[in-house]
Amino acid sequence: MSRIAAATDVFHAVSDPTRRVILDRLKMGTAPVHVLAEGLPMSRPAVSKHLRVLRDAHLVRERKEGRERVYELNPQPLRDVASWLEGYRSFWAQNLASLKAFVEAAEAEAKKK
Amino acid sequence: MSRIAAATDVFHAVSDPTRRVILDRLKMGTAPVHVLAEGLPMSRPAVSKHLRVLRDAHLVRERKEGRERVYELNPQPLRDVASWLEGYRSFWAQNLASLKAFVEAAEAEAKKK
DNA sequence: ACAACATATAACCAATCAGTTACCAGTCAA
DNA sequence: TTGACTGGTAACTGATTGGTTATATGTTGT
Repeated sequence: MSRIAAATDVFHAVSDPTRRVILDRLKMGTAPVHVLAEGLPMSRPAVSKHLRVLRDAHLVRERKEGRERVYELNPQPLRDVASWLEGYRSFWAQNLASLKAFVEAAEAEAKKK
Repeated sequence: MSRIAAATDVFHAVSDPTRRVILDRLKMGTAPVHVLAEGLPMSRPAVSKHLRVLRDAHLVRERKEGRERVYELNPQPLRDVASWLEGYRSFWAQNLASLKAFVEAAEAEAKKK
């Protein structure tokens, strides 16, 4: 799997609200599937499929433990997202000024008409 | 639009590689649609549709300028993503230790068999 | 051995997505 | 005014998604 494909998978995995809830839950500690499914408004197989997406993106790890499968958070791939975001952080500060300039330009354009 | 829905839109908008390329390009400065489409392996209407998604997520602003529509980056909504990620930053450091523990537990489980 | 439990997967379905081409409206330049 | 340019949108299409129920496999407790 290429570096880019891997990053894409992480962005994709994280784009679903249900999957973010699952990740948030796993910050509290490991959990088996039926526990994760408890709080979610969908069937357990649906949760299983979300977990597969998260597993494919390496955002969770799975371990068989008796008849359960315990899932653990693996936040490492989120660093790809964070580092992409980093490229925008510097823009956040300057942005109010930018918005002002943008609005003024728009006004000038409107007036020209 | 609710706060949560807005955040969801941003995650969704950013999950597409093409849209990330567009945002990356806009860091260099504003650009009209045909310029943005130049470097992308798809038709101009396809780019227009991506821009609409980005606009709906308020990640870009659009201004009519003569016959062109100039797009400008608006990174503000990315802060929602950043703040969600922030909740995971503390896990990154501790994670190598966690991985070790996880592997050892898996080994113990295997041996028990 | 058997019943209940835990979970993944297959098969299916409706909705959404990302692309296409065709078309229309507005703007500019000759 | 006519023709070229810019770009949004509609209509369509095939692929993907996120859910479902049904089924199969392995585990535990009795």
